[in-house]
Amino acid sequence: MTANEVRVRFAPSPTGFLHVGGLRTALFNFLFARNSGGKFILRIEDTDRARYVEGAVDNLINTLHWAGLNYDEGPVVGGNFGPYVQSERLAIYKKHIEMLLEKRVAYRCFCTPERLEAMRKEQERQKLQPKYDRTCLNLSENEINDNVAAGKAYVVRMRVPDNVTIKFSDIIRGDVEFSSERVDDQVLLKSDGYPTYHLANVVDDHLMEISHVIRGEEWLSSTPKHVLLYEAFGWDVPKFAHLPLLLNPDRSKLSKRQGDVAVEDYRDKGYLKEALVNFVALLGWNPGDDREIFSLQELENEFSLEKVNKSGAIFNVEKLNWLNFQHLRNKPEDEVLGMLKAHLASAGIDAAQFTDEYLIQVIDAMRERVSFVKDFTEKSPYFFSAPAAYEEATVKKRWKPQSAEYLKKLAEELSALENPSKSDYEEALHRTAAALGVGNGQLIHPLRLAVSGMGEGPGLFDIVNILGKEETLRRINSAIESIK
RNA sequence: GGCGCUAUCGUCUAGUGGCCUAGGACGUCGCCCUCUCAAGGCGAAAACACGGGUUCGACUCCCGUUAGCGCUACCA
Repeated sequence: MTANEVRVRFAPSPTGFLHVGGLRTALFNFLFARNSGGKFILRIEDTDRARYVEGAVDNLINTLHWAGLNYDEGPVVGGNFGPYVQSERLAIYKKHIEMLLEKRVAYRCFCTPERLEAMRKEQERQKLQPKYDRTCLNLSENEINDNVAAGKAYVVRMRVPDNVTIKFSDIIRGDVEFSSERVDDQVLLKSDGYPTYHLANVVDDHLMEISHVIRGEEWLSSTPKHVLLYEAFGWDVPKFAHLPLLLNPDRSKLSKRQGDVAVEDYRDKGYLKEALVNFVALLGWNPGDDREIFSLQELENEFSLEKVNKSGAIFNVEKLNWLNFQHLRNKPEDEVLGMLKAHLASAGIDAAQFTDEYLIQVIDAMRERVSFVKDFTEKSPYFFSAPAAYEEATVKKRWKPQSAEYLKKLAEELSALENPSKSDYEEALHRTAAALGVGNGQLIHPLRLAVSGMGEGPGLFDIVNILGKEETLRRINSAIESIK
């Protein structure tokens, strides 16, 4: 391994979409690389032909880019250690399997899946640990050659040493040890010529000079197999860091059917990449102080594996929502404007009918009331079209028998205004109320209902000012006619 | 079942033997502000799983129990 250069990889298998747990694993790798001036590598682990999903690799790459986790080496961008897709590295694995066979630390196994299945069932029945019984370890050289010559299908298994203790140190969990007695003679090369995860992973991590293996805790139990393999090859063992798992609300491993797990599900629901990244970073890591809001850049500066904790974390959507609110609020106006226009288009609203100036006023008015861009149309549809209906509960609460009459009077006052400002509207309303001899509320609430169709939202005079005099008058008249 | 990992408010977490009357954040509740809803401010309820040690002193160290999770495939 060269010098002390940090090289880490995210190694997903393309079985569908990027899982939020995968996003966090990728993020931690990315942050660690950036923080230590190292390289972040993407490697595709597509050694299971049965699980291959068309388009999954592109999807994975797109999603990673969406999140801002650009890799230094990997598919498409290339690098000096390619190819970065395991199905394109079959010859490499074959060569390394030959090495292991030669050293007699691996052996061919001709047992059929049916026999193995029966064996496991029997072991289970006897309450024994399911483990390959090494039938094929005892085959003679001649028997093996005959079988191969006869074209019998075989796998290659690792010959796990008897009765040794396998120790390794994990950056997050400290020293861990396993007895080799508990380690199965793992299949390394499948009968279809593809390597299993264990072989491909170790060979590639070595060849790609990976310095730190940062992955989910579900891999902790198979790490002894990997350590054994490194030793069998005579290679240095990389440093390991096994991340705590992301959990469902019931504390099981985060999975589909208990909510959304695909990053794109969240993207499509309107979550900002900044919020999702911030949220997922805080699941299992924190800087040790009270800060909650982080940009990717800040995370890069602050991240360290030493501060990653050991226990699983529940994916709690409410905090994510809050973070989305925070990040949306912190976004520059023109960026929100762009997102709002895109949202209007996808909501079937012609954005061209509104000037940028108008939309920016809407954004200013709604900023503190929206967590998602879609909230602009859901919480304040009245900025985009006149109310088609009036909230029943609000009518009941705010519309009095005299309201129509009051609003008529207010309309007269308003129409006399010339090029009114926000405070002009306010003063006009106060004048009208005084003339009528009623409190301002007698006009404010019905007016809000008239212009917005609902009972809540930004300050009334902000709404009226944004809508403009003509539109406000039109809406007052409609309300007088429609609300009984 | 076996092996491994883990264990602080409902949730995310701070805490590395005395600073802890256990801090922050989300959420919840109350008050203030107020034309409504938010935002904001103030405040409240809310946790060291249990039992043994070690120590002058344990949330912090050790052991055990319990619980949860992970792994236990020719899947990753």
